[in-house]
Amino acid sequence: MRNIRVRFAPSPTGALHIGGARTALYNWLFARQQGGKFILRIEDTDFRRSREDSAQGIVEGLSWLGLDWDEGPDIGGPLGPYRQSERGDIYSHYLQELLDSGRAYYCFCTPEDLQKEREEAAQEKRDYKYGGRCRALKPEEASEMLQAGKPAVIRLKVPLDGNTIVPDLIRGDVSFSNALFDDFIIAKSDGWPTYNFAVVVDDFSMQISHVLRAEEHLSNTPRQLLIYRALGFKEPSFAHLSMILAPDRSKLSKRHGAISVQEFKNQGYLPEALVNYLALLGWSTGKDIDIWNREEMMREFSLEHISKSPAIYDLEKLAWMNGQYMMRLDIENLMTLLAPQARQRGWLNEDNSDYFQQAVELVRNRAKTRDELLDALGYFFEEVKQYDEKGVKKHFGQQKASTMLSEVLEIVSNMGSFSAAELEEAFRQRAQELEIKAADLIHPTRLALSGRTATPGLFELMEVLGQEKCISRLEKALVFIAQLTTHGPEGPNH
RNA sequence: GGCCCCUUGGUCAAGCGGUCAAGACACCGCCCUUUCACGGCGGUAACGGGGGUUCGAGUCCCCCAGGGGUCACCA
Repeated sequence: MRNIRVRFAPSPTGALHIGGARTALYNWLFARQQGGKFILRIEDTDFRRSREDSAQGIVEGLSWLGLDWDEGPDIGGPLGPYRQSERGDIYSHYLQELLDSGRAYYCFCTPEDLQKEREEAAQEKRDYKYGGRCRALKPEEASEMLQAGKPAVIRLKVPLDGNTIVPDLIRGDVSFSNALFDDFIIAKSDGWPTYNFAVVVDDFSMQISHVLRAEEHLSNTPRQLLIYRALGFKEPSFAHLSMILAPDRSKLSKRHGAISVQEFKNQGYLPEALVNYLALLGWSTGKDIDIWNREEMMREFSLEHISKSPAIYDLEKLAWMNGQYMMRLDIENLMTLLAPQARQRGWLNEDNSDYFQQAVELVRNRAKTRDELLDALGYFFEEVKQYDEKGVKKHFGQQKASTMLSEVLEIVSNMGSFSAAELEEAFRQRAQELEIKAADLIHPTRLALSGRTATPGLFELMEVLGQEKCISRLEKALVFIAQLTTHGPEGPNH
């Protein structure tokens, strides 16, 4: 069995988006499972579009997801360089080989010439194909024009008939008629190769065994195969992954919200969750399990179970999955996840990490994302500025609300120690004495202490909050209710 | 427009000639319960359409429709 070598080869024109991330992930899983190598290569032959910092973004995205590579521009490797912009000599070498063997030729047609041909074709409702004018040029003529300094591109001589079959591991044999292709350009007039030529040379010289890439490349593959054959290169295996589509079934783009892994990172998603979600978007094991860790995925991964049809991503499911991972996270890592924002908001400092941690433990399994969790934490660190509107109507609106809170205030003020268990006992006992339901005391108290109607268990919450805060917030709520009766149902909130 | 790929519930997706067509997210009930989540139980919901092949088709073949991709001196 030959050595498995796969690559992820992004162009550095933007951030790492989830489609690219999934492609990288599948390559990574395949390499790791097979004991092969995962190679990162930057495709930056288009200098007008390439930007240094966006390659950086991709590298960071992959690292954050935990997809490590064995060879790449930053760490080198035996078959480098791993940046196309540094591989000019290699391309020139093979370009020359093709020229020498007569399988490629210089073309001096100007972009204007071609544009004209295109327009003519359009007028006659013909599909445009390069006419092949320069294909007939004699070598002497060509070198003369070259001498004269005329700009030239290099075109591949493609077979006029026959078929080119792409053996695809996911889709089976896909056949294309060669008559469809014209003598396409393999080197631009600046001397740099076009994409199709560069990938072929790179994949061959980096000894890539499997090209696992997005479906958008399928239509290009026959052209690449033609180049492999012209060069006499051994061909790798191909597998084309279906695309990830936006919820409206269109191609993913910025207008669809968060699509780069950087954005998910910034929103506080966990990399494990994103990896797990992406893995299952287009691949399945056939088993009824949704949560897979890296090792399990690695073990189970198989090209045969990759889906052929495009997948629409669903943020709800990602959020659910993130919640699953949040629940499994140990408290130290959870604290680390929360710390930056918490510090920024002044919720976490040198002396209150115990308090912070207690609050986190209470709310943690009520939130699916970091931001949700942060949101659920507010009243532990800030005074209650507003009471939930519906809650006010329901729990503060009635005449007895003051009475209830006064009772609670009395209980709370007289507590010796302030544990959840004791508080609960005191509440229930008092409720019994008053011949009311404990809930009648609990609901207004929750609203008074948190401003909300949905919180963790009230008694745990009180224990963490502490007696002092409980008393002051109860008093404040009593004042609020008093104002409510003076100001009418709208209340001082408005 | 030419060429290529794809088509099972709203979404992911199992299925690889014979199943009452799994499961998960979401949604809706119920249970647990001081609220909310978690958890448990149950429910609504799918083979794009039409022809074949076959005793039998979601599974095989053909046509149509729809969606996507690609046709650059971009990658």
